[in-house]
Amino acid sequence: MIDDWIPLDRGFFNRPVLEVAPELLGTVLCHDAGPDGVVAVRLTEVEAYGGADDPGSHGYRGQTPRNSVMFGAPGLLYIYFTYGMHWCANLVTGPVGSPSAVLLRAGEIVAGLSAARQRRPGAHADRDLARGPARLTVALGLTKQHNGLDTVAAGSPVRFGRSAIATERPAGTVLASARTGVGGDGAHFPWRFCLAGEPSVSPYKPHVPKRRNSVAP
DNA sequence: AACCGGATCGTCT
DNA sequence: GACGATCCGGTTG
Repeated sequence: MIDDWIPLDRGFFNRPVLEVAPELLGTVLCHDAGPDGVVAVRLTEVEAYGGADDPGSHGYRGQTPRNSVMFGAPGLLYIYFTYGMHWCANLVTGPVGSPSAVLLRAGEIVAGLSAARQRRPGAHADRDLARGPARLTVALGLTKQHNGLDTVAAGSPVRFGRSAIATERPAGTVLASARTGVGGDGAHFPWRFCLAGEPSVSPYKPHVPKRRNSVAP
C-alpha cells in the first residue's frame, strides 16, 4: 500500500491546463476498487486539451451532454468513449466554465500489479499494462461509472497524489511534442508531455500526413 | 521494428 | 451518415 500519501488538492488543479499537465508527470493516480484491489499508476505521459482556443479539444464547440464534465470543477474525472470500444480518462483543470482537461496517456504500475494484470490479460509485459490511454483506463479499473467523479472529495476512491514511490523515481526531463491523433488546426500544438526514457510511454507517434512514392501533382 | 487492416458505436452534422 | 484524443494481432523486413 501507499503510506506517505500527499494528495493533490483542488488548488493544484485550478490553474491553466498547460501548467498542470507537465506537473502531473511523476505523480501517482490511485484507484481503490475495494475487493477487486487497489491499483496505482505513476504517470509518465499526458496531453493537455482546452485552454483558450484549442480546436482539438472536445469542449471547443461548446457544451454538450457528452463533454459537460469538462466544464465542471477542477479535480473532476472526465471519461469518454471512442472508436466504438475504448474509454479514456481525463482530469479536469482550471476554473468552472473553462473546458480544459488533461488526457492521462500512460503510466507505470507502482501498486496492485496482480490486479492490473488480471484486468489486462492480453498484456505481454508489465510496462504495457498502462501504456496508452485506453490501456491505462482498463488497468486502473476506471469505467464510465467514474465520469464526473470528484477526485478531491473526501472518501473518493480515485485520487491523485505524491508519495515516496514517486520520490524514489524522480521525474526526469519533461519532453513536449505534438499531440497524438490530433489533426486539423490543433495538430501542431506541442501539448503532449512525457518523461524522457520511460518504458511505459506510449509508442504512438503524432499524426503525420500520408506519404506516397510518387510526387504530388 | 514498422506497417497494415479489422473491430465497433456514441456523438454531432 | 461520417468519423474519432485507439488497440491488437498478423505479416513483412
